[in-house]
Amino acid sequence: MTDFSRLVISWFHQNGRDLPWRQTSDPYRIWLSEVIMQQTRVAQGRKYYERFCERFPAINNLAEAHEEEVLEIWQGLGYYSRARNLHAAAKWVMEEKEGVFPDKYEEIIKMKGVGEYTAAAVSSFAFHEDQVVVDGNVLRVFSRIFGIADDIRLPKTRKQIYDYVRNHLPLGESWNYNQSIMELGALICTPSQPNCQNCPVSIFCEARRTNRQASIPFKSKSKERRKRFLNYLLFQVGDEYLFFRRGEKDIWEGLFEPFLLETDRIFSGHEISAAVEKVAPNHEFSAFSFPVEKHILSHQELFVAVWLIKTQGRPEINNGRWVHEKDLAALPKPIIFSKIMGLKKGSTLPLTF
DNA sequence: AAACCGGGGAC
DNA sequence: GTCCCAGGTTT
Repeated sequence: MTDFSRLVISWFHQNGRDLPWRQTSDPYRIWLSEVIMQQTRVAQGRKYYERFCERFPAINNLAEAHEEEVLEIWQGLGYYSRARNLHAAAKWVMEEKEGVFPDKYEEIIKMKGVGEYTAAAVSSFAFHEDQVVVDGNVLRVFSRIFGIADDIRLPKTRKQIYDYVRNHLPLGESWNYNQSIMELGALICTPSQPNCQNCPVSIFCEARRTNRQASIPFKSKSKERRKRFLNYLLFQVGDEYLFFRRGEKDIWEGLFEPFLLETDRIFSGHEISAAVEKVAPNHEFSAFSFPVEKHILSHQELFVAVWLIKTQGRPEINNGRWVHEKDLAALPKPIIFSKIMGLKKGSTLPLTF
């Protein structure tokens, strides 16, 4: 153990947060927390962790569930492939590993949705394996400690930091050390205005010595967001609504949405009316528009218009699912629809054209 | 190596 | 508005 690792671990034991997944040694729950927390803040993820633990206390409960229920509980967390992979991995452990959670990095990383970081985290935290755990926090802490000013987005730079961390790993104590560094990044060595006054290892920090905390880590600009225009026809008959499951290789895979018309602009009322007559010919209808909402994803900018279309009798559209009003909340769907459908409906279209 | 996969909150 | 968050998979 070096002075550096001793100081960081000591700081963690005195200042670390009391998070629910730190109170268990169950590898299933540690894995669950790691997947939920991928690219997710603690404030957002912890209620999902509690919800999953309550509904699926053990890995067999998760494996036996329907994917749709897993997606339902995941609703609103984003990156929905995490939920589908989580479920698939649970089934894999039950079917291929006799229900016993793998206890080695080399096996854990074979689970769907588990990459280098998560495999290291689970093997380190649950089984005390000496693995380097490198997440966003660790990259930031060590780029500053070592004064690495290269673009943190480049794999080459990440590999360099990764190698530094591995060479400084306190063997036997790394499970403790890894958590300590991550917590230091979350509470002290923050992206903007790091709290160097209260940092236990500021005397080791190259960025602080050269007063470059604000410029390290350096990150190149991200690409501009693609704009998309989504016009939705929400067909309603009585107290039932028509939804469709989204397919592969796009946002929101596996989630449900109303009938979609994606175009290069938001449709006018007349264009919506014409579209309804094409999609549901010979059905009298009335239409109400919800306010158009802008929805920002990390790499896309969505303009979402929903029109409530009430028809007499069900239009015949392939692969649709009619959902009763009382089941709407449990339907796995992008969070934007919960928001829009809670809004007050606006203009009315003429009944017939 | 780069693109793609969400949603929320801090600034 | 910009950035980032207990990253992973696909191309």
